[in-house]
Amino acid sequence: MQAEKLLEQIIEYFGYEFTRVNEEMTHLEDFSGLTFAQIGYLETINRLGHPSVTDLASMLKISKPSVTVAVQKLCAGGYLKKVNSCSDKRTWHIHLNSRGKRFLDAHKKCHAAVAKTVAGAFKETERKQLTEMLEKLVGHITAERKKMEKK
Amino acid sequence: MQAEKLLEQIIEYFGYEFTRVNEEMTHLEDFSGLTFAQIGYLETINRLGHPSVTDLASMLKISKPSVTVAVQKLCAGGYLKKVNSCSDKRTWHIHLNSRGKRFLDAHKKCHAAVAKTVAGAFKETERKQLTEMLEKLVGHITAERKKMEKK
DNA sequence: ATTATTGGTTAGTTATAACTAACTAACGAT
DNA sequence: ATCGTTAGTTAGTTATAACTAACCAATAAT
Repeated sequence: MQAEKLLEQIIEYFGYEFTRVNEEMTHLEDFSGLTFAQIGYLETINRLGHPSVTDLASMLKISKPSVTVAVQKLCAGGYLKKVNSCSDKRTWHIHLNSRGKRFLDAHKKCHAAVAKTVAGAFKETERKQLTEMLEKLVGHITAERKKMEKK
Repeated sequence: MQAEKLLEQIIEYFGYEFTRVNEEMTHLEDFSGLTFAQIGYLETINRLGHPSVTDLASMLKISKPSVTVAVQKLCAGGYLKKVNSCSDKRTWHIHLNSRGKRFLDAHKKCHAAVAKTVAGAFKETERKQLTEMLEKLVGHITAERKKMEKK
């Protein structure tokens, strides 16, 4: 089979895995209040650093009032905090709070568990080759992603 | 870096890609009525073949009335059709209709486009090695997935 | 033959999360 | 100093999609 077809299968599987892990997380004892959409907010905020409401709205392509309300709920839950900008008192920078960080850590561990299982299936002798290949793959992926985000 | 860490990044990226493609599809001219959740239904139905309402409910872990309503809407949109079982007149088998198949084809093409871009970034000389590695990866992944589905 | 069970539906309720319109406060330009 | 713009919020509305309770019809069990 060609590399493209194989990658398609990998994309499909990891997409499915991604959904499953998110689903699992929403049922987790400690974070049971969080919905699927809220997880998306936390991840985007983590990726952007300390975005403003406007930054988040344009990145997620939703209206600012929607962001305001969503952020308010996550603040109330202790996942986020808002820090007033010193250069412009109108803008607020959204930060992950301790609980938000803890959630994302736990979330990452679920992905890591999947990665470990898959990687663990390779023999020791194949490991070096696998790592080399994956390094290139990740290189191309991050380049691709940066291109996408500029749009 | 180790293989696990690299895989984590790949999972994260493809998960993101997965979300983005779904998002894009919902804004597509031809299928603009479909929501994120409905795409999930179509994919699950495609994966299961011709599931009954009960099958779908247990696979998606939602109530049967919810499935009934969701399927009704997708039938009305021409994505699905219901076929009465001949062995048990109470049960209905849910089939993809022509429009549902067309949608999933288009959806798959989006994933394929991503796969092509990533694979295209490899040099011709690296292709053989990449393909071998991916074949093993897919092998482990499908084995892993089968284990999960039995649960 | 009657009763219990199973497959699916209908009706009514609830929560989530998006939207627009209208608003306040802060900033920037003239 | 005033006016237009920008950042964010509040209020009110809407659609989606889940839920339970109650139901019908077909099947299985006794």
